[in-house]
Amino acid sequence: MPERKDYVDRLRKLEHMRSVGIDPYPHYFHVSQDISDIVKRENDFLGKEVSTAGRLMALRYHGKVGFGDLVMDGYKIQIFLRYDVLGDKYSNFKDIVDKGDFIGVKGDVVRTEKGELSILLKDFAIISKSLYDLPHQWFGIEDVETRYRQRYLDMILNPEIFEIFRKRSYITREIRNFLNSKGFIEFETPILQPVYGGANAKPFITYVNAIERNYYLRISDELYLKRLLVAGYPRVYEIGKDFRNEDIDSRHNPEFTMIEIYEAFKDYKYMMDLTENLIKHVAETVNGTLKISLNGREVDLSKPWKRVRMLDLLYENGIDAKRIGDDDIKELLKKYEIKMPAYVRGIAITKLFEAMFEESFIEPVFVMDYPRESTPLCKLHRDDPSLVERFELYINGIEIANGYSELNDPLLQERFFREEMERRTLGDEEAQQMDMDFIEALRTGMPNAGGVGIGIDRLSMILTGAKSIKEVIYYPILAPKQEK
RNA sequence: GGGCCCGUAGCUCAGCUAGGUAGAGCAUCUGGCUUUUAACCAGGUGGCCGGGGGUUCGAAUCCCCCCGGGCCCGCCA
Repeated sequence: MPERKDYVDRLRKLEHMRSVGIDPYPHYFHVSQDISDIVKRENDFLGKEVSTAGRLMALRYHGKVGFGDLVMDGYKIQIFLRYDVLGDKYSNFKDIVDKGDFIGVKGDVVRTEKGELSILLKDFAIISKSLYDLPHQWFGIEDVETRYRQRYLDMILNPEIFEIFRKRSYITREIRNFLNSKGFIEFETPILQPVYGGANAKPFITYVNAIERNYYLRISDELYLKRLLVAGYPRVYEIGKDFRNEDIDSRHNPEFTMIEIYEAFKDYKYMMDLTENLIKHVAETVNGTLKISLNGREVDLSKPWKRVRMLDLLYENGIDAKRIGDDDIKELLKKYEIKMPAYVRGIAITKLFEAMFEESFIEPVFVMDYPRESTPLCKLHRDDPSLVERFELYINGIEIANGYSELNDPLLQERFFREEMERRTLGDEEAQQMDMDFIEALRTGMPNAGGVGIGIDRLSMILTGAKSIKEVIYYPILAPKQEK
């Protein structure tokens, strides 16, 4: 397979540089100011000499003058080359510098006749020679596969993508700031687990050589974080990757980032407040506003978020979940094309509810008080033991968060795990596993607590306006490219 | 898992319906140009038309299989 022509051309240029004593990959260049500093505080720098560096994204020669765009950290400044200033260095520049190279420049900050803030070059140095032509700047990269496989190209050429990932980093920073200021501490619990749990999902299986046993990549942090409540920490959280061996679409990536938060002596109502305040804090600090645009619709997060009981909403739409017969439920499941490996009334009602309403929750809504069987890890509802104190937060039609009053009764927990195991024997691959180590922890005593998990990728989608989860994941999973 | 669509130069795309020597713009290379910013002008290089197999005198084009990607549905309690 022949090498790309641009690569061959640049290699030749590289050899030429080396032959005249220029290192295309030197060890150091002194930067007195970042490009962003100069752009943001131009009045401080106008007329002064600076040395700065970035990737050269454009070059426009006009005989004995030239202009280029130097870019770093999402900021751009023009460089201005004059033969009458640079002398021989002018043609050196033309000989060895290409679009795409990282270069360092030294010169005075000036304005050109057209008013463009520029650095009038006195000297320059190659920092890193680029051996490929970058894709066309104006058209950018639109091929989705190239964008995901070579995300750095996507980021170089599509500034909005560069900003999405900067914002994503700010989102996790602000989550930490918010929680740390309230006395939470962050933990790192095991990713490799002998027994997986905390959610209903198919796991990834791996093998630990030293132990000669199969282990699982965690599907949730929950059962280990709760052990920290047993240990006596009142406020704990973890931000990390979970892994679920399921299908991939615009809302699901097999590895995704979750935060789980637990606070002792609280309940699910408190956790709804915490969740709402946390997301409002993040939106305001990261976006500078509580207004977001979802599906072209302006949504104001500052209004108090609605809280609805699942059964109330069903009742208002003609389904009395307390009284409806199982045959009628099965009829509705068929109508909404919901398949279940094993019919369980509470789970059926939950699925029905999601099928009927999920997509309609554009503005933030907390759905609360789920049927008992919808999760084995939640405390029974204090007023109705057929329900649990669970909530889910929906924004823009997708589930963003899931929280409970955490079950801390070891006897009930053991019973609920056994029910899950029965469901597994009936063919539900996503039923949870019995975790006796966790039961023993509960027997030792766990304070009552509120907990919530928030999908960071999905929250990032909401706050950046991304339409697919792949747009907020640096390297979304793709099949390996076949060798040609 | 089901349906629909896509893959042609470094990038963005045309050509395919109706088979007849692979095209454009940009990038790159050469030359010109002392205030441009998608710079401009002139000329040149560049492709196993995702891969394999058919049909045909002849395939980017028609047929089959495979690979990769996208969207929708299912699944994700």
